[in-house]
Amino acid sequence: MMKLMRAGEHAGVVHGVFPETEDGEDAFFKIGEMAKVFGVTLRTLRFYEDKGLLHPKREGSTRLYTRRDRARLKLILLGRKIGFSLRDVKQMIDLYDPSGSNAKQLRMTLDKSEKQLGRLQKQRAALDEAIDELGSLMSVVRRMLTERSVAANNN
Amino acid sequence: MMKLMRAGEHAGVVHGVFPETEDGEDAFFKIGEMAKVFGVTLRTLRFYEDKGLLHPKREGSTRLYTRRDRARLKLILLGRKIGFSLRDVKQMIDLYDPSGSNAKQLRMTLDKSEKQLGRLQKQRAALDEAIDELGSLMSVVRRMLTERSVAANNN
DNA sequence: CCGCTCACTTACGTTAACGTAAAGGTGGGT
DNA sequence: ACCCACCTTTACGTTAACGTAAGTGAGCGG
Repeated sequence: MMKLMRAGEHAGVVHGVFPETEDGEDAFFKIGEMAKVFGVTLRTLRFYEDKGLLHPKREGSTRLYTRRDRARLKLILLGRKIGFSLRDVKQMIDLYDPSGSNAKQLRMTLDKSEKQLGRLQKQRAALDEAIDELGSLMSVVRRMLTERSVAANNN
Repeated sequence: MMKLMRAGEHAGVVHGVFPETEDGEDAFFKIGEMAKVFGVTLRTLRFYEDKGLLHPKREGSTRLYTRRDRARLKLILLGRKIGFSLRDVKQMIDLYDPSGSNAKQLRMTLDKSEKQLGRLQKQRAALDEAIDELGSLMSVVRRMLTERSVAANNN
């Protein structure tokens, strides 16, 4: 039989006893849980932290990710999906100030977004071209193959 | 005054004296000419050679690119544009045999092309998604910006 | 006490396609 | 004699985002 678990150990979610800064829900994630929930590796999470994108709390040496950390990670992954570099993501996130209008941050984000949109559209055009060319290459190759086989059959 | 040029030196194009394997046209390109004509750097040409994708002749230590080399380069650049790696391009080109049906080469090319087409289409889907998400992000950010400025005006 | 799972840190390795620096040859014009 | 444009070789540097290996510790079930 299992001994009584001390507040959720080995149970996926730690319910903070008297949470001081977190609400009573599933307040803390350990790194493994984060990884599973977000579909990233432990290395990735540590890497993001090393790059200053995440700042989980520590219980001893163990990382504890709060709700805020999860929100940040969600943003980071959105940024990555959109094609921003981690450095850009960091810049934008770092400007967040809960006690202000964040106009600066928003403008920078918008600015970077416009540029990124331009890049993505360019990429799209290049990609479409590549697909077209690949398509015609394939039809040429197919033609050559059938010709050769016909020639072979006529020998 | 220029001294009489010895067979096209400093003239962009070398007309081989008694071309043995090349036709009488502009038969040889030096590396600088190749680079200009194809819009690549010298480094790139030497790199491709190093990787076994090009095999220009030599006059002493100077590289001389023949018509065939130009055709190969054209293929290489097409491959790159289509998104193939240089390794793939090399594999496909290496299978070329002027004395055969090249069925093997053609089939490999077709095979790789199909897979590459799949990858490109996947990329396209991801890119479209990214563009969409980026678009909605931008509209959100814009909304936030106008809201904030309105709030500021109402203060 | 053994072994397992999960966590930690440090630090080198990976990948592609070149860029770039350093040092040097060759022929030609002035 | 000098400089210039062009060619050569060798070989380390770049970039991003992690992967992977090595060695260690904490806690728990059996």
